[in-house]
Amino acid sequence: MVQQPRRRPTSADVAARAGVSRTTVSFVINRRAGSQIPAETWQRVETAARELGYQPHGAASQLAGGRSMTLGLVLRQSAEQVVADALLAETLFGLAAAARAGGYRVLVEPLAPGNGTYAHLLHSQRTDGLIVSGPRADDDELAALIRDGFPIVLQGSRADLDAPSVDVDNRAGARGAVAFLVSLGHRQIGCITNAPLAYTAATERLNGYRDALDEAGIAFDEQLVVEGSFVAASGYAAMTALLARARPTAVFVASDVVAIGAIRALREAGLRVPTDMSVVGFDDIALAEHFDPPLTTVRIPAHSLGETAGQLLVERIAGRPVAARTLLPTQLVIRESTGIIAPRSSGGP
Amino acid sequence: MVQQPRRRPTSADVAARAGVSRTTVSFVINRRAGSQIPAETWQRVETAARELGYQPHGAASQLAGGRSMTLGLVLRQSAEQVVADALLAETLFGLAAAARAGGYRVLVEPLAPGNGTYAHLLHSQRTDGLIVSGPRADDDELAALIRDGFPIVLQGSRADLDAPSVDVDNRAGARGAVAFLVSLGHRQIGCITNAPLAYTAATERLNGYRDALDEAGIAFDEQLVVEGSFVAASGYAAMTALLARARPTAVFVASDVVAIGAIRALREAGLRVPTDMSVVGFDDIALAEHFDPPLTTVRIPAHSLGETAGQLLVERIAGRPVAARTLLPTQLVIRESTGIIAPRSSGGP
DNA sequence: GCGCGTTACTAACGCGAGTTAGTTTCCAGC
DNA sequence: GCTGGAAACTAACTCGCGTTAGTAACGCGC
Repeated sequence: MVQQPRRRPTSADVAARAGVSRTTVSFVINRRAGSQIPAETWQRVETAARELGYQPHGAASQLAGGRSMTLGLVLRQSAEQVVADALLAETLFGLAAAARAGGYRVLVEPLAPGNGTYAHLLHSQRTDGLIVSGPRADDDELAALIRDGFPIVLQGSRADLDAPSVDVDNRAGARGAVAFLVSLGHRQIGCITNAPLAYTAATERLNGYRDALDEAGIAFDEQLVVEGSFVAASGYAAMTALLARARPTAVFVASDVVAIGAIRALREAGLRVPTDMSVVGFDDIALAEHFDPPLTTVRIPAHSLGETAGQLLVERIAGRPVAARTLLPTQLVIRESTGIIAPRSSGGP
Repeated sequence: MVQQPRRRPTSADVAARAGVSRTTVSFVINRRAGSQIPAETWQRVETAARELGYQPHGAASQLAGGRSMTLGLVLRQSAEQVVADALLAETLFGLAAAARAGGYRVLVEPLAPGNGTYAHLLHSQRTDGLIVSGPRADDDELAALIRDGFPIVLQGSRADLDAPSVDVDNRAGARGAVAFLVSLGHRQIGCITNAPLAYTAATERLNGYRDALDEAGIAFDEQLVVEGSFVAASGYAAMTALLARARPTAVFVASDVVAIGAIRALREAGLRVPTDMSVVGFDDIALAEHFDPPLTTVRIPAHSLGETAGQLLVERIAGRPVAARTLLPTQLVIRESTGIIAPRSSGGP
């Protein structure tokens, strides 16, 4: 007896085995509401499907039904950012969770700026909608897609585009962190950004820093601000530059990774944290807690960032209205890299 | 003049505009070799396609052609591991790069153990093949899929399965790290694993540790080995436990993240690195370089790990033979957490 | 016995592209 | 002028499923 090359069972096979038509099978498989199928027939179909190990053919149902049940995640981060972005994986998991809850899958398209297009994902119907992470200001492709009405959710911000966006409340988070430093008695507070200011998140965090200074009646001093750029090495350089031109008693570093580089520079300069200098980071990466000293930082809800983006996109695809802008709250986590202001040996008046 | 609701252009539209049949369009679009189409006709078709902004419908071509041009990445890591796995994003990018080079896309399916199935990705033809990251020993679904001949590449190891696998050469990497400690004069060398020994990577790294001891003629001492488990906190606990029962002069910690927790424990115990204790990590995460002290560790080629897995899967899908097992070399990165053995005040004979 | 409404289905079309098995045209050769 | 054959196409079938329009069977009232 020759072993038949086992073909994938199709809905026709299920129909034949259950003694019904394909239509009936389709109704049962898709749990079509309002269809009049007696429980007995329903059972027969389900049994047949199970026995044959039937799985609907994805492409076929998409072709017939019109929906791919796939979300696209477009990552516009550069390779450098990805390596530094310790929370990306967690965000991805949050997105995947939301997608699964809505019956969707996630297609990931890493696409460093200037390195290819992604409109085809939508045009070819391979995805029903996109989440664009880290949209850059010069992304015309994105603007065009949104204009054409494709379902897109931005993770990050671009106020000029008419698409729902999700982001962490960077400004409030930064403000809280700096306000905390103020509450410890610091008045000379430096700031090292997490990225070049072309990145909106960097600008927002810097704005939060300024907000807190304003509230405390401290004048903003440009000399105290230095740009970092994703990686620890940039924090090292930034802190070195900062120390060369000013002597703050505390620094707000808008990224834990950058902060760790900055602390290294402090260490090498013979300054101790927090005795000589308080440092607050941002992100609360997994290692912040175990660093020496354990880092006071602003926790980002990475998982729910991805999850929320996914939920919004699913709603948007379903045609339901969604909030134009969602800001997720951060949380200040106080550890040991911050302390009350130390008395300086080089004394006062 | 009423604006027509712009329908996606189909290959029929392109054919009409170019004055040819759909077949001809298909041949041109897919660059079918051996087809007899004069350059002039070819041009006409390409122009028409461009003018209409034609993009083949993914599902339709899959249905007709039989291939989804999509690779599935199944992540079996638990949420805890993901947060700790600083290199996951980089690996994903490597995979995506390989996929794109072969004309594929990447679908990500995060699936903590015991939390759902993934066979449907293959059965429903949504993906042409899978990369399973972190396969567990009790994964029967995986075994069944491989038995049924689906194209699968393992990232990690399970020798009992007949599927090509890619992994970092954990054993050699660990061996090199420990040999380096030996070369510094250490003979009492502890080991903290990166994960429970059910994980093959953990076992392999432990084996490498033993290899190095064997080669140096140092007896293996069970008391010097403690299990870590992905996160820094486990390293803290492990080191605390280790110090309670032995006094090594160096420790090989099979994960940077775990090592950082371990170093914290050392700090709290009043031991200095590397003066009182040398520490070698594993992975070379981005922060290892900026830690205090900068961590001597074993660098993992995360990007090429993903890339190689992708390449193998593409080859496998194409039906070409691939190596059963690919081991990627690691590299020892010597920084400042290791040093020559210190003279102990509690001296010998 | 007929009309009418349910109930429980099914036949058949269409989604958009790949592909096979032709068909037509044109020319060379005799 | 007819045959043979290559060149340049095309008609039509196929993939597997969703869905609409339609039908058959049955019950029920009159």
